[in-house]
Amino acid sequence: MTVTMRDVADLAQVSTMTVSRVLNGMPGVATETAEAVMAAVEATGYRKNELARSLRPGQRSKMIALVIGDVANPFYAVLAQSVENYARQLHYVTVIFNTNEDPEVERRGVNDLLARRVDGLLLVSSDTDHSYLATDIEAGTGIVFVDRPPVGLVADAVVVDNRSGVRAATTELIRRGNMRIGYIGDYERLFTASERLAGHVAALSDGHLKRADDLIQMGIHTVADADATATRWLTSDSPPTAIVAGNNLLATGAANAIQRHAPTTMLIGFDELPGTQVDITVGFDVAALGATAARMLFERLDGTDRVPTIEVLPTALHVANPTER
Amino acid sequence: MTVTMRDVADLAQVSTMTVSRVLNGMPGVATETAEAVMAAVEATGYRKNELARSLRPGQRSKMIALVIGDVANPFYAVLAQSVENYARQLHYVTVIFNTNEDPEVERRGVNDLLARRVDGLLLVSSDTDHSYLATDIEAGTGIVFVDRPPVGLVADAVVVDNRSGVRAATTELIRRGNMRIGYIGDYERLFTASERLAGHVAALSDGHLKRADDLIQMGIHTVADADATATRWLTSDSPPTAIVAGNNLLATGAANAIQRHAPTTMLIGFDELPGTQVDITVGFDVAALGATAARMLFERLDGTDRVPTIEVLPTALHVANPTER
DNA sequence: GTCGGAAATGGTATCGTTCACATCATGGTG
DNA sequence: CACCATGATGTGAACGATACCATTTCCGAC
Repeated sequence: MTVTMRDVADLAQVSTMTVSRVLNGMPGVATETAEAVMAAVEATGYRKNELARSLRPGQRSKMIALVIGDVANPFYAVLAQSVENYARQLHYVTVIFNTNEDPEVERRGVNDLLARRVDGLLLVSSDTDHSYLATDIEAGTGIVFVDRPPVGLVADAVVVDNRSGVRAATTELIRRGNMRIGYIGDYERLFTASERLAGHVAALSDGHLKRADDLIQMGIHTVADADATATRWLTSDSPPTAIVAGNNLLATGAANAIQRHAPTTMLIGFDELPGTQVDITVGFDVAALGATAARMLFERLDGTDRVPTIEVLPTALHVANPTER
Repeated sequence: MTVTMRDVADLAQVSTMTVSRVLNGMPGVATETAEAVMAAVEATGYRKNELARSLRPGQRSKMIALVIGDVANPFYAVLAQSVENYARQLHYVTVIFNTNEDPEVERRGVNDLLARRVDGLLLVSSDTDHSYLATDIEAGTGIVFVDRPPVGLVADAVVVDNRSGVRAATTELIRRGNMRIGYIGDYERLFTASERLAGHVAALSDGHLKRADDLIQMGIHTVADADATATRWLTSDSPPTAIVAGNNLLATGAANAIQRHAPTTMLIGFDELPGTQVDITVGFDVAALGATAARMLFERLDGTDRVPTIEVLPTALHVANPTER
């Protein structure tokens, strides 16, 4: 049914070895023999079986995988794009695997990808334990954690300076005179979520404001829930004058609530989402995050013997152009 | 270096066959033997090699690929999400491959994916000839074209009713009294672009308006270029009173130009992009597009002998809520 | 006590490719 | 004219997992 190298070899009246040589551009094949082989390839519609090739010892599959939470979120989309571009230039194929931020789906997916012998794995993990990957790192699979560092495992990672970013943002809010500041954050098990909260709390402390637990809501993961939380606050007796949203989706939800209930409330978002109007953004270079992670991965695959490192990328406050509101 | 089934078998004092049986949950293994095997798997850190498995004849790789133009475009992101969800439920892994709408990158990528023996391919193709895929369809690889039909090849496809959608939109503009309507479209080699233009031209004809070639600009592919085109029109002596944008990115560019130069100009977009303000959208169900394509693919893999079909999904005009502007 | 048969397990070939090595032809050189 | 270097090609054995078939074990039934 499927055309194999054997079929090509038979048609071209040579051995499979010669076909292999021609296909891989190896020296030591007469020009006319090579032509005959190419003709046979053409005639049979032969297509190389990369699976069989990868099976041989020491062979790379030339495939890396990027495990993310949700392609439909621009953060992940841009990340995927930058990783892919980097990998493509090295003639690697990038597999993107979606987990919906579900640790169980992630675990299954990662196992499956490793079973397919991807050469490397870039992981934006929702899981709370990564010790199961130790043997794979041992075996030479390149694994780099992106945006969230590994837990229970020593491995390469690239993250952004979440804590400082939010700390600066909340500090700026306080400087502008806000005394009641709401904070909406994601699942606290996520590194990014807990770090950002820590930054917020640190800024409150810096500014000698009391941490008001009724104005801190963690565990929010959707636009709708963020909207609901902000709505609850804004329609209460003592509404906050500013809200900090822990990620781009939460900012969108909060922005909707603010627009409906209290348009003058200040809003700070972490990362951006086109169409969401915030006053200040804690910005960072998502493409650089992806590129850095890819670079670390390929360095590792190239056999660097560097000790596992966590690189931290900076954040910067972007004050929205006032005319845009 | 890598742990193989042999290692597990040796440790558990059984044959590789028994290990295989345990791992695949096949009957005919004593409980304690199975436990010993599992313990050995645990101890060695063994991981199944899916490549070797897929090599055996008649085996599926349980991997499908989705080839798209740009993950960072929400249209593709939502498409990817719906395909992935569908595939995951059938225990298939989805590979997403990005082409940047470059036919050459696409060709290389598709060849590579087929070399990896993906079971199926969902293709949003930028290429203008797909005859090279004939042998693969023959060989049993499932191939479904998404959003753009195949050229020079008979194969399954799902597209949306581009022509009717734009025709209805432009007709609505004419009904509202617009006499000068600009049209900005993508590369004309793309099926979607030429179909949508045809819909626009048909509506002009329906409305007894002369087709003004100075108000039709094809070959625009970026936000910036769409902005430039719209700006040129809007700052000219006889600006259009309405603009139709051929896709979501072009609508964004046109919206920016309109906001700067002539805020009362009506704007119609095909598909949506969060944050872009249009008056009317030619909408369609992107998730349904992906799900339908996935369904067709898996039907094909299940051995359906149906003749290749092109399914057409409907579009609908969505008039934006006026209060949002 | 022996036999049949079911359950558990192992041996071996095989998938498509590549690697190390063997072989073969060719022709130039002493 | 014999020899060997060189280049072109073929041979056979892997890689890791699985399918088929063979073998072993063990227990109940006659």
